[in-house]
Amino acid sequence: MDRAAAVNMAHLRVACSNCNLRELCLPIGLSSEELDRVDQIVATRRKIRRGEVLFRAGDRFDSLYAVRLGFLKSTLVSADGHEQVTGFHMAGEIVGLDGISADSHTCDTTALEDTEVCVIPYERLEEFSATLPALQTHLRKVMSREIVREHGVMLLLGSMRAEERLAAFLLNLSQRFEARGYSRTEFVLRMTRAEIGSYLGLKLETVSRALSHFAQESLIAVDQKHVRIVNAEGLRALLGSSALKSP
Amino acid sequence: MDRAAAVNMAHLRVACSNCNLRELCLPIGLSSEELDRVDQIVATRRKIRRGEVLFRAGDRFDSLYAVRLGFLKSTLVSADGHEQVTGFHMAGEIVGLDGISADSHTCDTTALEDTEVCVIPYERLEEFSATLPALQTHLRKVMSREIVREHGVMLLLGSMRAEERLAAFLLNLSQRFEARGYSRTEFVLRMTRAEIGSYLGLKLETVSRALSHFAQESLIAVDQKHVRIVNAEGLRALLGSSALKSP
DNA sequence: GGATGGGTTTGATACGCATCAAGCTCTGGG
DNA sequence: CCCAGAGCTTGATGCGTATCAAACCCATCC
Repeated sequence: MDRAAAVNMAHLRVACSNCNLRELCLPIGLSSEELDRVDQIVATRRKIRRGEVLFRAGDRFDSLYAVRLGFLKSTLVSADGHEQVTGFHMAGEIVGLDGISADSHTCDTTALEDTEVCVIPYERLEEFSATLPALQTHLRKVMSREIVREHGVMLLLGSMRAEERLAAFLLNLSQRFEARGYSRTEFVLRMTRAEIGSYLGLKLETVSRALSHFAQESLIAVDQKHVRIVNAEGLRALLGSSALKSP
Repeated sequence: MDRAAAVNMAHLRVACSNCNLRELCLPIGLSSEELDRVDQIVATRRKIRRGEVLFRAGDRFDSLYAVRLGFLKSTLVSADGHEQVTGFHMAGEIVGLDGISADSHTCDTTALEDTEVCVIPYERLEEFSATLPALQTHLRKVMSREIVREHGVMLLLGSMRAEERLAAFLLNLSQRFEARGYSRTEFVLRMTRAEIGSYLGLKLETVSRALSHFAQESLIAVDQKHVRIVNAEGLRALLGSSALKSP
């Protein structure tokens, strides 16, 4: 085995115990001994280039994925061909949970930038979790958190006006970036206006107008995909005390 | 102990193994031996009268609940006081999954008619599941199914017009009633128009108008809360091939 | 370097649904 | 039995956002 190959192998060799996301990802709250055992489950990594698909609706479900770096979206396609974005995923998040339900995936998940995920074979996870109750517990928490997140999206889609939705979206991104050690005031939108719109139940023109309006009010500064939050408090104020009425 | 008390005790004595929902509920797919062990987890039942609350957002989470009979709604209240219905629950469904995430509930769950639930203490469930992998697996499936359901609601809220939403809602109810052995063509709406509207991101007037319109088109017959589906195929046709455009 | 196309912005117009309003129908309680 | 109140229906009007359209920006590729 030449050196290049060895380096590649080293790169593919996965170790949760050595991952800077371990405070955020699957092995959260495990002892170091338990961590070693999780390392045995998480066997390999997989790279997905921008635009490529991690899994599609209908694919057989056999693994969960932990995002190591990069950015993905999950989408559903309705009977009439409309594409609905159901979520955006960033480092430390677990994707593929929808597949557990019926052993096949129910949405497409696509990389919005070059992305790397840790592959977590589900059968192996099930075997191990019997003797690793902490992991078991944590997985259920991850799933429950996803349920709670989706409740929030339902509230957003069901009751907020366009600008409230966008403000909530920006604040949510901000908070997630901060949790990952990035700036909470300045970040790059990896998705298009159309994808934001789809997620928020709006058209891309409405998203664009709302962004322009926020910029005009000096709540944010926008330059293409680059966003800087100038007045977070002002954005938050849009949410709660909306004088506007909603559905 | 007099006879009346004995009857009461018998009534409270829970047995999944003897429940007519066992094909639908938590113990799905368990062997009869495993079923006996689940009976040890599910200790008691609880009755909730119409209008009463099973749990509130902020309540400490310590149990899941299996709906034995009756009908409930879960609601979220947004910063500006708007109430959003996030789900309706009927016999055989598990509620309270949102609480696992942070050991406290995140929504209110209220009975829409007199309801009875089986109380499933979560700690006990966790203990037992280590030695009952089938139960473990099933619980994850239940949670995953909830995630998938919510994806569907996001699609509905994000991309459908009012009448499409209502048609999807009626067909969904129809299918769930059928799965429980009730008529799929004739049922009673336990919730108000306002609650339907909240769930679907519409105002109650819009719900009422859409129902009237469906009735006028002979897709359904409505008499107050009583609904009969006359032309299910017609309702389904509203979903897929909508000539209308949407967000 | 110019062409090509995807993504974005901005404006004008249209339409779906919210809003406001009024009257009706049930239900439960005194 | 009638009253009060909650829930529902239906109509008239207006607002918010979709839709249509055109121009612009940027990246990529010949």
